[in-house]
Amino acid sequence: MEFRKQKGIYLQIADYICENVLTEQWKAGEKILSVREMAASIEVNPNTVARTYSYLQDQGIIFMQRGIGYFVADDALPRTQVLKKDDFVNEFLPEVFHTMDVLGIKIEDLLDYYQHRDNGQTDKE
Amino acid sequence: MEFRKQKGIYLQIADYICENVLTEQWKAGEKILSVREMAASIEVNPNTVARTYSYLQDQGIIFMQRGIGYFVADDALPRTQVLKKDDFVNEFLPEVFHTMDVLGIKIEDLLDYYQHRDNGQTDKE
Amino acid sequence: MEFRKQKGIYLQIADYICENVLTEQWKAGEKILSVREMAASIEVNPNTVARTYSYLQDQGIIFMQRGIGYFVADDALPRTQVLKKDDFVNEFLPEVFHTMDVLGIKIEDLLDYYQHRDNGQTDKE
Amino acid sequence: MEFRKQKGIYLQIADYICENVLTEQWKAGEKILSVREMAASIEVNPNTVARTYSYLQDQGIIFMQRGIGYFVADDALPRTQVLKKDDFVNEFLPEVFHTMDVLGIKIEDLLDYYQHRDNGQTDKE
DNA sequence: GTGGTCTAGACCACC
DNA sequence: GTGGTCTAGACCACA
Repeated sequence: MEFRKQKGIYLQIADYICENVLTEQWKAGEKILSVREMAASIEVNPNTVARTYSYLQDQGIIFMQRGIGYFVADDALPRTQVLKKDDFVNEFLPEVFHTMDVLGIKIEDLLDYYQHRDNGQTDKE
Repeated sequence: MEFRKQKGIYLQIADYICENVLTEQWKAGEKILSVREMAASIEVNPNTVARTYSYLQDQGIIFMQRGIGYFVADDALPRTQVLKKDDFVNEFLPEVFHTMDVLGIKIEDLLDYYQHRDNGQTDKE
Repeated sequence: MEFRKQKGIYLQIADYICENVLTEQWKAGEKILSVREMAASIEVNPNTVARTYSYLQDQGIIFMQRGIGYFVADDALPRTQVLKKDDFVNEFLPEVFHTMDVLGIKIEDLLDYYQHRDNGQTDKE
Repeated sequence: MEFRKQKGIYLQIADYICENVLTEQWKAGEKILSVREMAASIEVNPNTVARTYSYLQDQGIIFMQRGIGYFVADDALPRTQVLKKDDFVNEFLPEVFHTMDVLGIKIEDLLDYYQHRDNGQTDKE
């Protein structure tokens, strides 16, 4: 049994950045914090942030301009959605469905909860 | 940004026990590990396990026989379902729905995934 | 023969607090001593007081405001009465009746004592 | 606030002896444990037991035969009843009645509990 | 052997 | 500052 288990910190930072992209708080073309600034602001070793940035650059979500800094890529939003949607559907949903089985929650119940949740964004148009 | 944040260890242990009850790997009336055995097996302080057991006893999921040990309660399964269903619906589902919004996943997509998942338990009866 | 036997200290502290609630020396909404203040004032380990407060919070007799402190709950008085009435009837009264038997005191004698005690609140209305 | 507070140990030993007299487990004329035996059996300093015996001898509940030991007095039972009845009525009952007031328990409730307690010794004849 | 309790001290999160 | 949690170690009662 593992307690303090968690995803690598660099992936958590990536999630944090993706969250900002997905919620459009960070938009295409915007400069993001430098490796050192980010590291200082979240109190993490700069190498860890560098790894995050490198990973996100691989994913085409941010890009680097040597000597200038990192920027949100033009198609960061759809790429991030694709990346995270994949995680969500393949890693996360199966767990959710399993939990529902174990707890005896039916898909109809879930629909119910969805339709009656606080922020009624369901049928807005 | 928080990296080390987590539920208390004693609640994680409770979750582990609940999982075993829910999946019926531990059945009503069965003796569970003693406080000290459990503590040794998961490498945690006995006091922490004692707190878990005390919490689960309050919830009516396990019961104690002084000088003998702890046992799975007769109605542990339904009680655990109720307990966890609550968590699931109030803590977990809202997050899921928020993530779906952000990722542009519609409830219909989710239904789709549900109906086409591996173990086709959807409409068996 | 046991000399040092007693209820757990944390329960004795709970009794002390309940007493203050029952006699309305502590009223609904009042802040009570912080865990550390109480611990210092009664010369007990803070963990022990924390356990007492946690227990009383479970009972709905006090409530916590994170970073602020603990307060007497709105319906502390009735809840305390219920809690203690239970103790009185199930734990205490049987002992009293047994003692009366052993001492040859009849229930009528007890009624007599009740009606002639100092503060004649018996039949005031 | 005092926790390990209690009556003097010598009085607790006296209570223990009185209990045995009242329940007629020890009868008039029987020899009781020697000071040293009693002290050893309850793991207490012999001086403490000596004080108890001296106190009970003053009350006429036990008597001593020099070089032989202590014995239960002939009229130990009634004397003990008187002694304890006094305590019960003057020390104990007022507390009980006060507690009942604070808890909102009426004398009629108490009669009820008395008549419905487990061992129906109420109207045996 | 079982669990229950208390202590001392540390660290963390929240306000 | 507040409370929450965990640890290590001790002691007690019950069986």
